[in-house]
Amino acid sequence: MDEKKLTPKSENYSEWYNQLVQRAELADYAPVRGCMVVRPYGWSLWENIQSALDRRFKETGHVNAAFPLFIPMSFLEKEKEHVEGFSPELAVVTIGGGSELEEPLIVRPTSETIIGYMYSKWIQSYRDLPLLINQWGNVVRWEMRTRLFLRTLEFYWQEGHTAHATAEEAEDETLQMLDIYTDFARNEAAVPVIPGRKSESEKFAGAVRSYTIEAMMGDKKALQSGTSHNLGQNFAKAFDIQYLDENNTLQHCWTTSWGLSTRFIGAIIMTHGDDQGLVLPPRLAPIQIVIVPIFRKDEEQEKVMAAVERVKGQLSDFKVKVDDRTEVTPGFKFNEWELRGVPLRLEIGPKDVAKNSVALARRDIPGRDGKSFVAQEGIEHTVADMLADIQANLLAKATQFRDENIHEPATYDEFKEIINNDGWCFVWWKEDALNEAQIKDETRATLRCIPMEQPGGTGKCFFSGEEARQKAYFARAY
RNA sequence: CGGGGCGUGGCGCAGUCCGGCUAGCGCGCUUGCAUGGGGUGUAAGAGGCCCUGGGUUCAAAUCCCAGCGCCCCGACCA
Repeated sequence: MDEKKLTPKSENYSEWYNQLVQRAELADYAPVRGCMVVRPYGWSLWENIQSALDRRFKETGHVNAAFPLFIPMSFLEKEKEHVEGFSPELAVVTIGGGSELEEPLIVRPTSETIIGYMYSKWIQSYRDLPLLINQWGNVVRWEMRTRLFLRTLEFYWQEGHTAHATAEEAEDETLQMLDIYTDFARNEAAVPVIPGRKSESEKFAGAVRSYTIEAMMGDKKALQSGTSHNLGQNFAKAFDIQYLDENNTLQHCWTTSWGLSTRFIGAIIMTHGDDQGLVLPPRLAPIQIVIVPIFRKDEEQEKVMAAVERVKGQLSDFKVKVDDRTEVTPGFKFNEWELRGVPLRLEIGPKDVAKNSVALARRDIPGRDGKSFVAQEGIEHTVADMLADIQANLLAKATQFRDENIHEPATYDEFKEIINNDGWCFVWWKEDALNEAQIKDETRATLRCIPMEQPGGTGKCFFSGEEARQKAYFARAY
């Protein structure tokens, strides 16, 4: 880790990713295998993700609450598919306070069961519906192979859990939250995700239907970046979540759940990052602008720092950091803040003091091309425009990259070729779990989603040759 | 769970095959001086149960046995 430069993406993508996460001080390995410490810079990014999402949740009528970490083992067993899906990856507590527990507790892998249990107590009438609760928390899934942010034993996320009177309302909620994730990803994180439906075999254990936002990473692998599930009445029946309707008839509720995790930080890293390091979208960046003062002599320092303070004052609407360390050179700071993905760098030196100017360097355009010299006067407007431009440019670049790497093979042979080299396949698909399993087996590509946006009409399934009414994305995934 | 790699100052490694002097190197860290518009130079310092346990030997970082841990690649997953 003493090398100055990161391993280039093209040389070893996962090495690039690991080095970047650690050197940008987003996260570090914990003493327990598969666990991570989210460092202050990474957590600050997560906090910005949280507030962008939380605002959207609140705007659509959701409220936050907190449910316990421990769940009685028996709860999980009440929903058949759910327990089958999660059993292999549970952490189980059998001893508490020094003595064996009567019933083992599981550390929540997700909270449908315990929230379902509580909902059954809280919901009695149609007047109690809909119930729209979100929780920010952590969960534990005992994964075989782990990677910082992308898959760790413990991760942080939000999980929304709602209960509704009708199937239609539940489906509307599920789709609404998918839209919120899509909007968040595109407009806050500049990650051009594709919203769609999961196939039967890829859906959440216990769901009727699962929806997902899928993103293409810099190595063209897909990353499921958020999910929204229509749980039908599965959990309502397992946990007796019932209400009396207007006609005094007892009905089971229709429930949903939806989640987005710290994995999304991985999506941001692998969507925008380059060989210099992290590139953060301005709207989520913990530091939007870093100011690097440049001077040699004491009298220069005084004048430069005065200008720095003045300019900083003009930028009070932004998240600004002044890097006033004297023990490292400006060049060192340039590289360090680029590694850490700060969208905009502002340099102020003696020449700028003389000319009332500053040097601006934008992170999304490396080298000289991204540098410009602008007046100190009105800098707040210059900077606002440039940050907006960076935000837009990141989305445009990522969208272009994604689209360039989506292909539409007509045959399975072409499909295999593309999966091996060039990214994603967008194909006519006649849903069939066995065929899907065979494709996965032979190519390691999975059905990422059946997108909401469809061309319409029908086509010939690339695999079975049967008539298909929809197109689907296939790709190798994280 | 299969395959591979690796445990030596904070970090990255050399030394291990073929046992032997005071365990080296780079980075980082501390202090001084110079430097400062793209990873500064220089000088002096600080810092080691060589993963753990056992064995072989006059002598073990090095050989043998056992264990633990981490990382990477696959099967499974937000």
